[in-house]
Amino acid sequence: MCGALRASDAGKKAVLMGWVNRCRDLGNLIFIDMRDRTGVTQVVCNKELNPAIHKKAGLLRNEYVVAAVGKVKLRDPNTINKNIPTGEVELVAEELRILNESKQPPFLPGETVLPNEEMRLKYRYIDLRRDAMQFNLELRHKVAIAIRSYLSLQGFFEIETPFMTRSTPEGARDYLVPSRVQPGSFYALPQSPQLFKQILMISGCDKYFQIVRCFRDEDLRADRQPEFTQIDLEMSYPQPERVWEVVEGFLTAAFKAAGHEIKTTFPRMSYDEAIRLYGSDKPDMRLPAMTDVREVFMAENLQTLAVNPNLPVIAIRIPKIGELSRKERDEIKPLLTAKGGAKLFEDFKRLEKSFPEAAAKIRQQSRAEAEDLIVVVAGDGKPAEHKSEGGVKPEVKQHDHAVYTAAGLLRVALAQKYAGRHRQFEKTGDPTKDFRFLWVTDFPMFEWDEEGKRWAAAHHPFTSPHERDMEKLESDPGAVRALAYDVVLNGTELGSGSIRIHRQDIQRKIFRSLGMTEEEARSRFGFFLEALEYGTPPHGGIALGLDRIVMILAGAESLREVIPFPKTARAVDLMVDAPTPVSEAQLKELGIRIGRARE
RNA sequence: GGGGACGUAGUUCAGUUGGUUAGAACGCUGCCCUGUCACGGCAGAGGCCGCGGGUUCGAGUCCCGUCGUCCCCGCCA
Repeated sequence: MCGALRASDAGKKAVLMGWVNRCRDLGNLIFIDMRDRTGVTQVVCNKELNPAIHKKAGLLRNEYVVAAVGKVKLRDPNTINKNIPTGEVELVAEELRILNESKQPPFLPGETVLPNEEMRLKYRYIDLRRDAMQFNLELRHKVAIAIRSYLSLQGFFEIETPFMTRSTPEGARDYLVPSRVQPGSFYALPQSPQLFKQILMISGCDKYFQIVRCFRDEDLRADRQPEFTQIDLEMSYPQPERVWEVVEGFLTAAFKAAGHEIKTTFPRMSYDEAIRLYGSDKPDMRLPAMTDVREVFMAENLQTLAVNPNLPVIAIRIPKIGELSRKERDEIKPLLTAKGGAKLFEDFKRLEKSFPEAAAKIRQQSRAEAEDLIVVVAGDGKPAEHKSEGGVKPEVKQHDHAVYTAAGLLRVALAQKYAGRHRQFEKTGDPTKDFRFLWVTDFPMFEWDEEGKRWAAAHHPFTSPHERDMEKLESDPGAVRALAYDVVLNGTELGSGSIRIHRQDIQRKIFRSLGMTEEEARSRFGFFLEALEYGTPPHGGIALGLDRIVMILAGAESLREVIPFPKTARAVDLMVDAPTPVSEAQLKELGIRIGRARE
């Protein structure tokens, strides 16, 4: 292979096949850099030694596919290239064959500047020749293998579940597949194998896992693709801790495969704590927590500042940013996503002038050092609107929540904006600092859906509530905690799981809490409710995003860097040009008529 | 659904206040060159300035629309 030859191979005969990465034609001497996925080797063609070969080498162009046969030669000490692993040797060509020519490619894999993404996606086969992409593909392979073998050794079976399944209107939008045999009926591609894996538990499969594609028809982001890969697993009779242990085990194996020794067990934090301390259910632990500094102000002070005294006052601290200029302080303001009347005091200096004592206490309580940036977020002084929902909705808590999460978003936005200064996001080489894992536990069972004016499942409707909260299901749904947990890494949600409901009566109760009538529940999930009646063992599991894990390991900013054939933000594949309209005949066969195009 | 950035040679970009023939680097073509490795030197080709409309004596530049890519909010049980 092109990356394999070393000084120890000197004198041997070798055959190289690969692409022409670059040619250097010095006249009577031509150097060819040959490339394959393993690396680059220099091939020499000397006119004096072999005029025929030299002549052929002159015909080579970038990205031609060639075979070169010759002797491996140690380079003269002064011509060694320290930049490449094969730099001590070169291949003296005795035979050269052009296996295939290439049109001039729109861009060259060996080039240092990248073309824009549209170009890279359209000519993905050329983009994937780049060593960075080859590295990511290999990384992904290694990580997947490590996880498979770890879980297999732990007694998990990888079991496949259908891609063509049943549409369930809960959750994300489904991708639909029309049925030809049953015109007017549709399969749905799975958003996750959730019900199948639970039924596998009912089937006695005990420990199941699958590295499996999932599909969600929702708007995309840098870290969201319409089809993505989950490491999905489920087991019978576990406590949450048992699931966490398995996840920590395979993540350790995966990170080891990528060259990082991480430490378990991961720290744990309840959802409430995460919101209060980080304003997020996926805290980035590389940055310090926020502090509620409400008490440092006198009631009059809060009034002067037009701040609601009943809401938290949050100090955000970002370390080592240094002094901000006037202009920079102005730039901060738009970063605050106004939520529930959250209000921002970006100018901590001014606060120090008007309320020196309070400011000093804030510094002390948030353990700020001289170079740290402090920003204070508070609730607006205007009396909170009370949109009463029959006394069920916990109004006050909702408003607290809004201030916390607004502060949390600002915290992350500030940290990103000034990442170049505080350098907390840069890799140190120490895995305990570079990879801050966290379990977030005890999620709320329900979320209030403002649009639909109803309670919705925060995780999914098969999640088991805490035993102690069972009686609040009807009286106070907002206070019910679920046996649900997320694994978070550096502020990214890697995976989400729960202990499931295994009793049919409780499952019915949950559907009822979600405002589903008996008939609705039966028509959507009847098969599952029935299965629950035939001796269902307690069970639970989790699913992690493989793409996101590999993305973080690759240090990439987008999932597209670790997916060979990804889609654009509008869910288009630019290489194959999908989706496309289909022929009238195809539609007719499926019994589908396309309505007027959307306005 | 909403907000923002970008779109000029094969590629990455520059293009002043609206003013003559739209530039650079890499790549490409040809010639020269025996130790280069992002080789070097000389010469050359290459443009629907995303698309459509408008303002103007005159538009790459200003305005409106549209298409595409990217980022964010909503959304993603």
